Amino acid sequence: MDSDASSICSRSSSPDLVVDDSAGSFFSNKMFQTYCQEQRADREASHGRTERCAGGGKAKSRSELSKDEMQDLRLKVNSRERKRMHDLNQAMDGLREVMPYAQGPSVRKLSKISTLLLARNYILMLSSSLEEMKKLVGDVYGGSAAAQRRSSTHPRITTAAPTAHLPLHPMAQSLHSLVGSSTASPLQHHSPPPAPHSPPSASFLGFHAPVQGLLKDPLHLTSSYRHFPGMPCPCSLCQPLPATTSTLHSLSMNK
DNA sequence: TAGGCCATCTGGTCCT
DNA sequence: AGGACCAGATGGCCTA
Repeated sequence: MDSDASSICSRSSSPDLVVDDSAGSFFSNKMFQTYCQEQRADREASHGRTERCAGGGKAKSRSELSKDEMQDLRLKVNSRERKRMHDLNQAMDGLREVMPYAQGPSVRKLSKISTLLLARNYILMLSSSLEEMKKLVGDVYGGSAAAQRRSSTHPRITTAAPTAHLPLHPMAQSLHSLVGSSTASPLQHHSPPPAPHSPPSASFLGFHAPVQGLLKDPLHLTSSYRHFPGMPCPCSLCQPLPATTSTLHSLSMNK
């Protein structure tokens, strides 16, 4: 192990602060990555030189490679793989940044599996919300048109009633008006108070008993169930997976 | 100390 | 042939 200079760049893709023991100083993730990239570039530059010297400009088959050349090749492959994984982690960080999840230096980073599961459920929730919004818009326009027709024949019936229920935030109303009758109290939360800045609950992420242990703390949520753009909530609408995607869920999660 | 998470190495496979 | 992708193995770090 550690045939490469990997110890230098260990955990380089972690966004946490990294302690450089030798220097006794702190590197931010970006600084540390830059540092690692410079180290790598130096190393690879020297590899390139040795390859050109050793190869003499003529390509060799792998069986013809000397021990040193094989090692250089191995280092190159390792370096590429490392870079690939760093890119993957960067993409994962990018995903974390757009997730409705508390972020900050005091917040534990979402694990990869949590990030993917949360992202998936977030997308499903947004899709569901979009569908409901479409339905609501259809109802409002269709309903008001019908009401206008009615009011022309029955002037005592006004069109004010539907709009009187419209709140400050249309999405919050549209979502909770749909589930309000089926939930005991929209302001009632699950029994354990949510720990601030903690990872989302397993049930919110969409997996169940076998992997409950993956995530111990509930999602940091506001004290009400009002929906806001980009912010999921644990109400009955957000919790269940849409029926049309449950099959996908079982397929993708039961690897 | 066990378990979770992660980075890295490594060999195999597939693709260009 | 070279590179990308993948999965298994390994060891380090952190937390309960």
